[in-house]
Amino acid sequence: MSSDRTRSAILAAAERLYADRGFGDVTLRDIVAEASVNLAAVNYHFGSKDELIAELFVTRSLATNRERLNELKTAEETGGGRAPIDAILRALVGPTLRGCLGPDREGSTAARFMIRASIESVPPIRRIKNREVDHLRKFIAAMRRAMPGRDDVDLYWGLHFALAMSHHTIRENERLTKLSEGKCDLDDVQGIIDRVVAVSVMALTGGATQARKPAGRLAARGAR
Amino acid sequence: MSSDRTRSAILAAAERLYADRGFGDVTLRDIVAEASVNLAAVNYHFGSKDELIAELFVTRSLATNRERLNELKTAEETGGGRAPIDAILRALVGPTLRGCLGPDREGSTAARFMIRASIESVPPIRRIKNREVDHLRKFIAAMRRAMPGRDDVDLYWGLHFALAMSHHTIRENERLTKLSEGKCDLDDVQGIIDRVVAVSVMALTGGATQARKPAGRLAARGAR
DNA sequence: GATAGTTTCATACAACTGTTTGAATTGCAA
DNA sequence: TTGCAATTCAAACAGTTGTATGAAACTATC
Repeated sequence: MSSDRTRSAILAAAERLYADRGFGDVTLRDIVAEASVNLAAVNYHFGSKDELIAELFVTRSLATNRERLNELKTAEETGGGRAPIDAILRALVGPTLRGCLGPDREGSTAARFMIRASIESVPPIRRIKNREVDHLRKFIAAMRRAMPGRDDVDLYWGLHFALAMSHHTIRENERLTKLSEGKCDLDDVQGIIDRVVAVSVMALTGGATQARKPAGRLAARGAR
Repeated sequence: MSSDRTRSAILAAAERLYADRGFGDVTLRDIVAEASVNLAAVNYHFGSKDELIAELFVTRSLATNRERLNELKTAEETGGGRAPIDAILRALVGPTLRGCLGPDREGSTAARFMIRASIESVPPIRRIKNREVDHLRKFIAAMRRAMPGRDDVDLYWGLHFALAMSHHTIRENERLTKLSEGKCDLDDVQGIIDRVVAVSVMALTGGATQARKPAGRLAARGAR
């Protein structure tokens, strides 16, 4: 209890440095200098560098997952145990996008850290992400309730594509800004969420009805 | 000219090791051991470790871009200078997906290397990827011809989402397999391309017609 | 076959990494 | 105040990293 100051100073300094410069070139010595604590304090309080990184990521990650499940629960209660598909998807991608994008994505350390964690894939973070599957299954279950009859495979792909658009927008937000010469407004988080959800809903309900012939007539044309 | 053997032995060994174990924990000493050449040979032939990685990535990357542009050209010629939107998207995501996925994605070194390069984001590779914007503009131009009238912002988002689904499928192919318990067939590349293209086309043509109100009625509901 | 240029090689370098150690200091309870 | 545990600290450790060096081996040209 007494040395919480050191512990949290390390956590704050590490998150800030990792957010700014990436995991690749931030050393423990950089962190302890920023936090004004002794080098050995990291191993004393966290055991190892990797465990420090893991704790940073787990904290933010759990918060996001909690938010997701809260929104899902709210949506299901509102719908009498059966949330509409767009609300489910909104609960899935909303918290992540709000957490990482938005006008203060340059200002919020947490946001920049999560973006960094999404771009660079360092072992301790990868380990944690691999446990995310169980969490996602809850959304698959909700989607199954929202769209009975729909082939599971389509649900998996729908969820996968929703996460794809969400994560890729976070990862490549700078490149999209550059490509579009600023025309795509990455500060309009609500608009982005709307877009991602709308496309995901179309992916789940639109054209591709059969599991075996996912693309229909349209996509059968074209090169090769 | 005489010592091409050493040069290409290094390239082959490096690609194989990076593909298998990632950029993080493969050292120059690992590479020269695998290639049975002297340690100094890397710096002699490539200048530095980063330049070796860059050369590996540039080679594969240029090949993919060439394929993309070829398919785009073919599609435009077939359509008399105006390729249909789905063919354009197919030219965009097809080569990448075919290059990284497919039944032999465990067998092909090049495929595994490109997957690795897509997951880990190491400085020399990031630098190259940042130059990709010019290449993408050609596809934006083609899309503009295919869908006159359509707001540029929608085109940017459409292209962005197409790349999102394509890259995320490559990056997370193992997780999707795990989540879906094998029900999503990552070996069926053509089926995946069809799905990605179909959803991208819907994103570009479906519901979201106005630039200002991208999500339409449907997405306006839901949590928050 | 001597020469000049290229390529290979063993070795050293210099810097940096996360982690450990054991002593000093602090804070709190008796 | 004494005693004990928790915390901090400076220092060193042990290992690894990419790169540089200068001599040796090779290759092709004249």
